[in-house]
Amino acid sequence: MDVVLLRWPEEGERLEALRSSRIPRLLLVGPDEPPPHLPHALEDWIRLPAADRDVRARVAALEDRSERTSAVPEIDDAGLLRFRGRWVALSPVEQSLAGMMVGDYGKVVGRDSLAGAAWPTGIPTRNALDVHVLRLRRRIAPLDLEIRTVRARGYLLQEASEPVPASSNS
Amino acid sequence: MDVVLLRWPEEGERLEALRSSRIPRLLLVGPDEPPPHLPHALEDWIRLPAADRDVRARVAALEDRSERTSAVPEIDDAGLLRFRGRWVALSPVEQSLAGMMVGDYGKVVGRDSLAGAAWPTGIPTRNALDVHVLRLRRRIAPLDLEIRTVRARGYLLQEASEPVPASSNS
DNA sequence: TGGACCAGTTCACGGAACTGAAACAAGGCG
DNA sequence: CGCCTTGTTTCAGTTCCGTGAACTGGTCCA
Repeated sequence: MDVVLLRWPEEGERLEALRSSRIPRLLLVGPDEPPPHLPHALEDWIRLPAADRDVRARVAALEDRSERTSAVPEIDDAGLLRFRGRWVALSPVEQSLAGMMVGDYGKVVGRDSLAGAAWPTGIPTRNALDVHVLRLRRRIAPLDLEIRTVRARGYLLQEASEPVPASSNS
Repeated sequence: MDVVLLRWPEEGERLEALRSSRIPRLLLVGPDEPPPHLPHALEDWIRLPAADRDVRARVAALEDRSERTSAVPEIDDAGLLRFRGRWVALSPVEQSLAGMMVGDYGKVVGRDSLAGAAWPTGIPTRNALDVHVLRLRRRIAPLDLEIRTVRARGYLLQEASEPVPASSNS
């Protein structure tokens, strides 16, 4: 993920826009501006004028941090789906489905694999899987995860393309 | 948690020592030194000479980050539950429950574990645990702690997602 | 082109299981 | 007595999960 450089405070609105994305950013603060208050881990700032190597060092650090926080979701021992510090509880069926999809995160998982994981003795209704996928979709939305349909092949779990309007949890 | 200021690279060994602790630190880098590579979230650096307000801003940011990443509640010798400078007194049963949850802070604790801790000889009624969890919830709310239910699995103690309107204590 | 068909989405419903919350009673202790 | 702690009962509310059904949009073929 590339780091965005922007001038502060001139490009304040641009910063706001970036905050809703997961793009790390480095603020170039003019010589007489007050230092900004940046609570976010993917933000940093540097006072101008600044040496090139200093800017590069901070950019590299941001890239590094961004690398390490772009983790894959995981299901902990209690059955909670965790992603980027937030979590949701899953029902047993959802846990089976999510477990399969997390194992193949970013890849297509066949409907039969999912059905086999959730109902080893056979799927109750044709519709059952779809309904549970729907419920799972809604449950994981607050984590900015989404399930994409690949027609006639299966489902794919990935990071949401457009982040969901916040709801509190953590 | 106070931030430690140290000169880089002169105080390199001191930095190593601090890294094994959870104390945040700010490196003051001499005018001709190369910028350090600091992957850690509780570390930052600034190029000398630096304006006072810039140093203070970075110190404040580190304190902030440290607050949010490393605060864990604890039960002291007197049985008080402490969290971020505030505290509440607990009744004996609540102390058992809270003790178990603090030990697994942020993780799910099974109902049976909790019941075993509070009533080693056997839980009086199915509902007893629920009621005490309810009372414990209300008691710890002023500390901005909350107990989340994980259906059919147990309870999870964490920082409140939406802080409670303040009430004085300390 | 039209229409049958299929895959998938979404909603609503009901029973079962689980949890929250209030209210009450009893006991301990200063 | 007044206050806190604890156990108990009871009722309301929520969640889970299978089910049926309506609806949408794409595919395929005569």
